Parts: sequence; structure tokens; C-alpha cells
Amino acid sequence: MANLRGGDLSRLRQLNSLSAIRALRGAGPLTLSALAERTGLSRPSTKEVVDELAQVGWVEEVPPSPGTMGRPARRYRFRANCGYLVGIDIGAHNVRAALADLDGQVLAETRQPALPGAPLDDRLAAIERAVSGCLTLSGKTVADLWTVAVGTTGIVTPDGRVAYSASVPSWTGLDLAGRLREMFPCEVLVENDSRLAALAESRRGVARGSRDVVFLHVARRMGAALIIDGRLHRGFGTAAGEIGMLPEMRWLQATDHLNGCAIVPEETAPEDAAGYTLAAARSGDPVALDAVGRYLDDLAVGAAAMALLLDPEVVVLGGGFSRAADVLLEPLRERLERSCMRMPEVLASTLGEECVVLGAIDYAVDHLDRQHFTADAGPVPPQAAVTSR
Amino acid sequence: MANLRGGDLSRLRQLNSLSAIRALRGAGPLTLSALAERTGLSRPSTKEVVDELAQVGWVEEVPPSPGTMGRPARRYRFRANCGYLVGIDIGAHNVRAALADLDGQVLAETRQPALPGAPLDDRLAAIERAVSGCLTLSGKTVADLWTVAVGTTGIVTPDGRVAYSASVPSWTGLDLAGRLREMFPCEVLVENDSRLAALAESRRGVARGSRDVVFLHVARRMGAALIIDGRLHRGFGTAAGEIGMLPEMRWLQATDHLNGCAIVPEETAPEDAAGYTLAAARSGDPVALDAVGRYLDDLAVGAAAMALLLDPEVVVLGGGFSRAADVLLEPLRERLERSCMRMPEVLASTLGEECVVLGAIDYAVDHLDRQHFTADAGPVPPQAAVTSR
DNA sequence: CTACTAATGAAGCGCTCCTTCGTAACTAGG
DNA sequence: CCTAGTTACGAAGGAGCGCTTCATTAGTAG
Repeated sequence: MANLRGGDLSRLRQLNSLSAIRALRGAGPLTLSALAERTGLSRPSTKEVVDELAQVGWVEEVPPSPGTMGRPARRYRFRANCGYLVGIDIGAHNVRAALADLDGQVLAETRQPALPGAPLDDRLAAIERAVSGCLTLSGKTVADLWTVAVGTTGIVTPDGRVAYSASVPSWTGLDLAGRLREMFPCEVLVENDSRLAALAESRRGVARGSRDVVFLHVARRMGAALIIDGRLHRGFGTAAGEIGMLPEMRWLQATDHLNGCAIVPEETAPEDAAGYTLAAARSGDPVALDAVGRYLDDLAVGAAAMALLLDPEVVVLGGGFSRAADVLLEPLRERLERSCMRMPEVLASTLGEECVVLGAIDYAVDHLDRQHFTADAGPVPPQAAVTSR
Repeated sequence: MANLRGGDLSRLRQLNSLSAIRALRGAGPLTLSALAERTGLSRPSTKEVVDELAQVGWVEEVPPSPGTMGRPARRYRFRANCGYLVGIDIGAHNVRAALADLDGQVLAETRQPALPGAPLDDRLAAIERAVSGCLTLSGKTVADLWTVAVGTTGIVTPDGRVAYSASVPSWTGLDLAGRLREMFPCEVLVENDSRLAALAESRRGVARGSRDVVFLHVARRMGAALIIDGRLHRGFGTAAGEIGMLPEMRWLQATDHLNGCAIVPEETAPEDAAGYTLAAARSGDPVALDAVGRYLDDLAVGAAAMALLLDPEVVVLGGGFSRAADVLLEPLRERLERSCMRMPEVLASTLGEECVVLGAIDYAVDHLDRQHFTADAGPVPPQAAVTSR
């Protein structure tokens, strides 16, 4: 079922190129021998692979490191700067963008405000401004972009439309991928924002290295996303993670405990109420702490359901409220401890606001690898040949 | 991360052997050209691969099919009978076993009664009797067995111990894999029974071909198992699927609605009460139907949670109560329809009682493929060389 | 008996990887 | 400054795998 089709010799080379690239990307400049050891190939074969990669522009030689015994070894590095990726986070109140190299290293970041009720075109314009801001900051042009990956609120269909968005009404029904392809002359990827945040946590965040991760997006609206067997789980209709829609999970009204806390001053803006309560709880206010407790009682139901069902290695607390992790984490652990068969690690996100943007970049990097892995055509995007020496 | 190590030439051959075997297993005897088309290899290469497989005993030639134009093509088939597998289902009241060839085709089946409270050794003896029954029926000996795969109630650790079993008290803490290895001189695999049932459904049951499947084990005790991305999901501590432990899911007492139904005669044995109510519901008894409705209200909570979280293609209703699928299926669909974002297919198991046994066999077949795929040593189990011509 | 059809089997080629070995470049020590 | 030691380089030769090509063979159809 998996792969019924057998392989060609070129496929073997493809496999080996990929593993060389992965090794180089993971461990900075490497000598031939070091690379050979990592890929499991012999030195001459490694040389062959590296030469080929250098020719098409994926890899280049760097000066050897001096001060070693013996003849200095030639060193090679992944040419992370032969193309660039943009990750975009389309939230209800902000559009964030970051430009990264092919290593996923961020070179520039921008943020554009947007209002939940703003018209469609305003938000699209904000996206364009956010990206061109990144380009200006980093001194690149739109022609340098290989991929634009977008995380957006709402449910995203496989072809990149927004099926439904509760927090950004104008977004529902939009052919987001289509509009973005008009905007940018490169590959465009669209995904749900919580999922990308989960991906970022599993790639470079607190869940790095874990194969099974439950990501809890705690914010005004609650969300969830899953990494299963090291991969983002989308579901058959790309609607996975919507467990919060079930009333019995008690996520729909969970935030009300924070918003409706008695200590919140009347003049507080509705979107700041929960933050106020969390801040008060941190400074020890008993009324606020009680509200947080009830909030967590609700949150823990869905979290426990996920932990019991999937038995993840890690549960990550991300999203806006995870800034208050110090008042949320330990009580959440206690509640999960009571219901779980095997207690997972419970950790707070450390990537903060940029989580989704970083996830989008990681998603773009993954996509590149996937293309390289399966592409029958050229693994090399158009610009590479030009950029090569 | 996935596979950093590159490949050898022999690895390519390994890949191609595997895809040839898969194609042959899937589609009966094939001519060289047909096989070449399926594997994507050229005819001469296919010949080479097939010759090698024939030499070690995996494949053999069969007489050509007459009546075709042109020179008759040689045909080859997978030698499913060069080794045998046993699947075992250790339930609370029965031990079932089935012997199958390497295609997973069942050749013999047996059942041994056992009581939930019976001592450990009685149950182990029942296993031995069940297996030797299969061997006798099929005329094989224990030396013909390549793999024994077992599905048992309870939570199974990665090394094949039973961490906890609610329905078979004496089972808790048992080193089941260890005991079975003393019994059988071959590979021994141990897994949770619901998971194997799920696997069977996704391989040969109603969920065949679906990559994401939720399996609902409906019986006196409720269970769940997941197929994600075509593979059994175990979780980090192999404790996945235990969503029913959460009180808010309302699975723990769901069956009480059936057991405690007013129409059940007092003299009915406790384990038959639910069946009585289901039967009455089928014949239209309004009180029973009402009880079934309340039962499904509870069942649907957990089912909806799973469907929302995972967005599976199919939800399969299996386990003892699935015999009453005609009264359960449609009402369950209605309830899920109300809560799901994207409604999955909801289907009843058609494999019935043998579900777990078949799943165990499929699991053994999978395991064989996995070994063949990754083994650095020989893909050929000890007997194969002997059996070969 | 002849024409047609479809698969066979052998030969030759190209690609990928491997092992081996003499050579080159640099450091350490006298 | 020169020599010994160390490490990597690069070229050569060989083996395995898959591909294409083509004359040959074993059937069916008329």
C-alpha cells in the first residue's frame, strides 16, 4: 500500500542527496569525512553527491578550518541563502510575517495591525505590506522568494480555501491560496494557524524531538493541533483538532471564567479582560486565582480527553495565554494527573508570539524537502540554477 | 530526522523486492510483464528480482494460463505457504486462535472457553490448546510457525507485558510476551485487542483503504483504537485509545442504560442483560429503544470528541454490540451529525467475532513486511531456505 | 502450413557506490 | 629550516543494479 512502486538508480541518488542535505542543514559546515559518516556513504560517493549538489546550487564550499592536524579538509555548507521563505500569521488582530533562509533561520520580521471586522481587502493589503516590509528589511526582492506559507485562523480546505472562520468573519469562504498566488509569484501554502504553531513547537520549540505532541492553543478562542508520528495531523477533510466545538469539552465557555471575573474593572476592553484576570492571579489575588481554577477545570477536560486518546509524549501550552504559563501550568498538570493513564510532560511554549510564523517557515522547509524527496522533475527551484556559480 | 542515513545499492534491491512481493501478494499470480508494470521496473529487472525471491523461497512459478495470444507468459505467485502465522484473541470469556498463511488467508480456527476469574495458568493453557487445535486442523506443526501475534484485553506495554486489565484481573502485571515465547519457538507479538480489531477493519474490513480510522469497540466495556495515516497509533507509552476512562466522556456508565432497562427479566444473567435490551429494541420495544437512545447519547459524546479531534474518514462500530448495528448505526449517525464539523462515514464492522484474531494476523503480516523492509540481515526467516526447492 | 502475437533470454550500456592506493597539505618537533 | 607524522584528497579499478535492444521462441488464428 505504502509505496508499491520500486525505485530507479536515480532514486537512490535522490535519497542520498536528501540525506546529505539534511545532515548539512542540521549541523552547519561539514567536512567530507564527517558528512560521509553521517549519511552512511563512503567518502568518494559523498564527494560525488556533494559535487552534484554544488553544481545545482544547493551546497557550496567554505574555507577549511585551520589549526587541525594533517591536510585541511574541504568543508561544505548548505546554501541556505540561495532562496528565501516567508511565513505569515494571519490573526484576528495582527498580520505577522517573517522572512527566513532555507535553513529556516529568520532574517526579518514585521507586524501589521488589522481589526477583526475589517474588510477583506484591508486584510489582504496588510499581508502585502507585512511581506514587503520583510523584503525591505532584509534587502531581498519578491523574486528571491521560493515559498510563502500562511497560517490563518479558521478551517482551511486542502486546496487552500478558508471554509470557516469564527474570529474573522470576512475570511469565511475566501480562496486564500488563490489570492496569495496572484500576489506572489512563488509556491503558496496555506494551513491552519494552530497547526503551524504545533509544528514549530515540535521542530524548534519545547517539544523538539517528540513524535507525538498535543498542542493546546489557549487564547480567547481555544484550539488544538496534533503532531502524530512526527507529522502534522490534518485529518481526512483537514478538519482535525476541532475538539473544542463539542459542548461537553467545556472549551466554548471556558474563557468566560476569566472574562467574567469580579475583579476585572468595568472599563476594561473585552479583549483585555482575561489578561487582567491572569495578571491578577499571578500577583496572588484569590478571586482571580479562583477564576483561573475554574477556567482550568474546563480546559483540563478536553486536554485529558486528548491525552487519554492519543497518549502523547508532550502536551504544549501555546497561544496568547501561555504568557501566563506560571499560573496555568502546574494547576493544569495536577488536573491531568488525576485523569491520565500515563502522564505526559506538560510544557509551556517558549516561542511566544512568533510561534505561528515560525511554524509556517518550518512548514515551508518541510514542503521543500518533500518536493525534493518525491519530485520526478528537478529538485531545484528555478532560481537555483541562476544563482549557482 | 526521518532517515538521515543514505542507501546502498542493495537497499534499492530490497525496496524493489518488497514492492514485488507486495504486488504479488495483492494480486495473485502475475506474469512478469504485469508485475513489471505494477512495480515500475523494467521487465528484465523484474525477472532478476523474481529470480532472487524464488531462490530464497518467497516466490514460485506456476503453470502459465493457456488460451492467450502469443507466447504464454510465465507466471509467479507469492509462496504464502512457505510459513504460517497464528493470531490469538485473548478475551475475558474466550480464547480464539486462527492459523493463516503468509497472505493472511485463514486456514483453521479454534475457540477455547475461559472464565474472567480463572487462574492465570488455566488461561495460558487455553491459549496452548487453542493453538495446537489450529495446528491439528490444518495439519501443520509448531515448527511451521513464523509468528504468533496476540491481542489481549488491557493495556500492553511496549515489551509485551500487560500493565493493567480491568476485565481479566489475573492478567494484570503478566509478562505475556515472555510466557508465550516459552510456549512457541518463533516470533511473538503482543498488542491490545481493540487495536488489532481496528487494524483488521482497516486492512480487510469496512474501513479498507482509509488512512484515518476511528474504531469504536462497543461491548460491555467500551474501547477505542485509532488508525492514523494508515498505521496503528500506539502513543508514546502505548496507552493510546483510553479516552473512555474520562468521566466526562460518559462511557464508563453508558452500558448501564442497557443493563438496567426495565424490560430485562430479573433472572437474566448480568452479562446478557445488554444483549436482551438490544434485541428488544430491534423488535421495536419502545422502552428498550428509549434505553438504547440514552446509551447512544453517552456513546456519541466520546465518539464526537474523537471525530472532531481527528477528522477521520471512517468511524467503525465494532465489538460485541455491533451485532445490533441495525439499531445503533443510524441513531449514532444522527447524533454525530449534530456535533461534527465534517461528518465521517459511520459503518458497522462486518468481521464480527473474528475481528481481533484477523487483526492479529494482519499485524503479523505487517511485522513481516517491516522486517523485510528494514532488516540489514536476511529478510528470510530460517525455514524459508529449507523449504526452498 | 503460414502469418501474427506476445513473451523470452542474452548482450551491451550507463549509473551509483565501493575499496584501494599513491599523493598532497599542513602541524609538531628538532 | 628541515624532517616526521597526520590527515585528507583524488584517481583508478571493480562490482551491483537497472535499462534498452533485438533475435528467438512458443503459442493462436485462419
